[in-house]
Amino acid sequence: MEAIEEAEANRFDDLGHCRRIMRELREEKSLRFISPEAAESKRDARHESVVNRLIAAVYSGPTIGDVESALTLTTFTNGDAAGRCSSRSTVCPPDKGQGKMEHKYTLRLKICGVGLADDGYKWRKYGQKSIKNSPNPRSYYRCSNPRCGAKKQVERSMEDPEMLIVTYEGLHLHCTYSHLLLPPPREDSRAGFHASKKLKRRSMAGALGDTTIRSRLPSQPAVDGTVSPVVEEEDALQSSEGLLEDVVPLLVRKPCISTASSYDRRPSSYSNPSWANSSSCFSLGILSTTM
DNA sequence: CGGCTTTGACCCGCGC
DNA sequence: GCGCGGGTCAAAGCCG
Repeated sequence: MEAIEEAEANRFDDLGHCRRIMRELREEKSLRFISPEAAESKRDARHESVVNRLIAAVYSGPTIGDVESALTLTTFTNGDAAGRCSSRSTVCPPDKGQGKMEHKYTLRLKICGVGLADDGYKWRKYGQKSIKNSPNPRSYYRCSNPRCGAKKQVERSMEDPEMLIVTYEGLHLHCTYSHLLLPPPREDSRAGFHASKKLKRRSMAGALGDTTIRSRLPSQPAVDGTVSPVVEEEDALQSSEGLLEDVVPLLVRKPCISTASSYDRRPSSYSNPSWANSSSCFSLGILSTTM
């Protein structure tokens, strides 16, 4: 009961926080357009901070309008995978005039250490395809929920093998599987079970990074020997998110792990090394857009 | 036995 | 019409 009230309180806090940041961002004219290259090169603290705040704001906000407006403010590039995604979306409008809105967006994720991020959902791989002019295959995932049409594609960037290009398509019609499947934070044994299972499967994952397989590893030092606090963020999100947050995966919702986060009070049962030092690993957020 | 990944085959849209 | 390439299907196999 208290957890629910706390989650609701966080939600309203997030809304206000989101709106404040969006106001600030409207004044941040230099961020009206961020190309992938530019974003990657923008290592200076100011832009990184603002971008991270934007993304954090997007996924804390409780309204789809907030999300969409944030996306509108952020994007829109012609970079490699993002460009492909965008151009395809332009050429092939979703649902052929049914008026149904499709959400499709591309993320570029820097692989950190041993793994990648989980986005809070459970994905099932249904295909892998080698792409022309690309040494890396593209993997196709579908949400494990049979009533959910969300899909994602994962491929490595040609320019930077450590960069993953993840294209999400469609909306989740349910809460994250983190809500449904993961054990309560204190039940470390089950978390360990999942982790060992994932680790086992990870060995089969092949060269392509698999965000599901490589996620939710047990507490494990990152490359720099630190343990990422990311899971605390995820736990926190599990308690506060709903359908609106499903628009965008968790990894984008909270890409920037701040030790000053309001979620810090949440207990942590496991650690996700993939987001260690995430502000540097998550080199660029949203590249594509809603349609 | 159920759920998952793998992988070759198939389908379909697009450009020539 | 044809070929190419991307996306999806589905059978087979693996694993707990």
